[in-house]
Amino acid sequence: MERRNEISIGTLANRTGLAVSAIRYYETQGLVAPERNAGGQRRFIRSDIRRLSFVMIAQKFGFTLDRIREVLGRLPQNRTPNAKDWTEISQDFRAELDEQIEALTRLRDKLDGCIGCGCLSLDRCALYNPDDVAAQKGAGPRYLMGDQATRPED
Amino acid sequence: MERRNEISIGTLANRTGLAVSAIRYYETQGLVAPERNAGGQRRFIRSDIRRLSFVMIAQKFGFTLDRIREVLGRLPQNRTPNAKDWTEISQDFRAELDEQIEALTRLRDKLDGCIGCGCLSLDRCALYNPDDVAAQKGAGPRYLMGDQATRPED
DNA sequence: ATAATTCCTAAAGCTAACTTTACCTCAAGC
DNA sequence: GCTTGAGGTAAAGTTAGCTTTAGGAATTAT
Repeated sequence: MERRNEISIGTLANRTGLAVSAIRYYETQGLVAPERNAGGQRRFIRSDIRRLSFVMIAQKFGFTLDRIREVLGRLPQNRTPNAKDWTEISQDFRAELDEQIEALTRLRDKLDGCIGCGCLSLDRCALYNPDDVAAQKGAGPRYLMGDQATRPED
Repeated sequence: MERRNEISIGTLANRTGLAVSAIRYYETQGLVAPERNAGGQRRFIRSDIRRLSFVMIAQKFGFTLDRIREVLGRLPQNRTPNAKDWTEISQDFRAELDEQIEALTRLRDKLDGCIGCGCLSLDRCALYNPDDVAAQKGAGPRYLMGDQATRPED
């Protein structure tokens, strides 16, 4: 039986639209920390619905699970987060989002300059400056361009 | 020996800043198609420097290699692409970029509404509408939120 | 009481975009 | 002419974010 304020993983999955396997995965990543009942099954609490909803929204914005875990860490540990708590972390969030949008916009404007000059070659091209759009994902080092450029005519 | 307009993979790597292994990988993905010399070594042409530069820039903007391959397909096959060719595909590119920025901005505005109401729960929340920020990457289905939501008080 | 669900864990698989490793060949320098 | 560096291939490894599979155990429904 599901007691008031205790929900099973299946119910949580239905309420959030997440797959059960995704929720289990999120637990391994420290995004939720359900208790267990006598039989070893996960027992979530109702506020976990909002917590996972936040995770999903944050992902839409392009944040990684690592980053989301950090942000969630700012919620109070000793009590169930209330609306004000969520509002606060959403605001921090918004600031980061604004930066992302600006970085992308700056990059676009540089592209405009390059469309004008038709360059798209190494040297001189503003697009080769690495100081934009932080999030490099995937494995391995990403080499930044422009450093060994020599012959501008290619 | 490296004849005028024929360059080795190592030279190309130096000129673009890419790793040799990355260039080989790009070949498997159909982003460059070097010829081979008698000994079986790849011989690129100078315009491949610009081609790969374009790939790197496009990646900065968040395009996938698949998408980049499509765009590169619009370049003329029968001759070396000139500045005008590059300008044209850069412009298409810019249009997509604009859309991305707008989608992100719309999403941010929705977040503003949600900061106001402090909701962040299923139902009613504008953030749960799936019609934004196209690029879902990674494997498997991504479940879209909001469909089974029932109890708004969580 | 028994069948049908739901849940559990551990391990392997998948995609993107590469890198690393292992092992072999070609090309350049002295 | 031989050593060394640059190149080549194929296969496996890496990260993120999950899903799938396999094989049990706990719940729920009848």
